Amino acid sequence: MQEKNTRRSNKSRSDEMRARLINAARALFVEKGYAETSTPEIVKAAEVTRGALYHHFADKTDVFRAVIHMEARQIMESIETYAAQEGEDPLDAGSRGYFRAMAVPGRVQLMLIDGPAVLGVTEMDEIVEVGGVASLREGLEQALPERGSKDVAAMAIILSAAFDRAALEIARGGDEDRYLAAFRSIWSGLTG
Amino acid sequence: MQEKNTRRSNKSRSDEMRARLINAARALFVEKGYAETSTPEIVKAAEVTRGALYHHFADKTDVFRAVIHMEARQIMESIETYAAQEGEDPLDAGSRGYFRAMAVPGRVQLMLIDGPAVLGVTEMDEIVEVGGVASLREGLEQALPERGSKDVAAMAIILSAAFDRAALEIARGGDEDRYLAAFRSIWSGLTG
DNA sequence: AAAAGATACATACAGACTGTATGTTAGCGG
DNA sequence: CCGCTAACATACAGTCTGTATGTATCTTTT
Repeated sequence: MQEKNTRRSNKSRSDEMRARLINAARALFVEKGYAETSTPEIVKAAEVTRGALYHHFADKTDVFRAVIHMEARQIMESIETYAAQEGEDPLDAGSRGYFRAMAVPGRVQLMLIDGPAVLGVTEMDEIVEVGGVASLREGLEQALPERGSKDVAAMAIILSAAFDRAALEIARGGDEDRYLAAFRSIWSGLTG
Repeated sequence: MQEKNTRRSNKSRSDEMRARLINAARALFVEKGYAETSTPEIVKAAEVTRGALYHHFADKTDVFRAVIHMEARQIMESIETYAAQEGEDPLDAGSRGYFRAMAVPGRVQLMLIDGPAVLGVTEMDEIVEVGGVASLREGLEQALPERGSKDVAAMAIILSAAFDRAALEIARGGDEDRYLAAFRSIWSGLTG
């Protein structure tokens, strides 16, 4: 009864506040898109004031940036949690893991549609670079040792974009197996 | 000297006004992005008032829509003007024609970055559908007659996304020949 | 060809939003 | 226990969007 629940460390206050704002913002960005979401709406959903938001974030795009970083972390976690099922082909495992990670509601909208427009392609690439095209490039380098590294890098970039688009289509209701099969065809054509 | 140059038909007035607004808007959308461009800026650049803009367009996104439609028409014209050089492989010709069309300054930003965010992927797909994935799907259907049409459609979608990304990289200064080679590898792997 | 109506704008306004400046309260180091 | 700073809250200035309303210029009808 006498818990003095107002007594908390600054760090825990900040962390919780940031989390509240980021979660509220994510939900609204997904529901209405970045442009149609206002900061008054965000703070209302988080049940705080705009002062809190502008204390923790430089501006509205900075809130979006935080949402994207969180999303990117969760995608990486999801992928490495999935890992390969026993006896599954590594390409299939990787593809399915990525599609599954991107199937979380709103993720495609945030990462593939609004992200590039709000933060720019360059920054989005930096954020997802490590888990995204990098692992694909490594796989290609192993499978195609005769190709130059520049050529492999270009191939990884366009294949990564193809994976992104497949994830988008699957999130829209497209048939995952069909896209999986398409990538298997491409891959075996390249390596076979 | 007595030309009464104020005497013009309504249609020509409208057409010229729309063109002025669309051109001014395109330049600003490319320079600053859609979100950072305001309607006061657009009408100032076009040397008219906001009344004219809101007479011809429902809202700001409708101006953007008009810019995108114009851009899509020009892309199709550019592609069919290019056609195939004598003796060039049809895939190379098609790829190069597309890359060249998308190399016009600002085009990648409008069609691949801002377009999907402002108008949505669905509407963008409808706008560019005919010239975009449709021709690619036809080519694939001819090259891979044993595949089902659903599978071919999925393949066309992801390859189209790969072409888009390649166009983006080339517009950023990437090496066109390298991406051309990558698509040749993929294509020969699929059809060979 | 003159009235009647529609079209093509221009101007004025209401509401909302962004970012900043300025307060106030609560933790924290010495 | 005291100055300092972090974590907010409140108030404000400037700008933007979309609409409502006014006016001039065609266009159509009789």
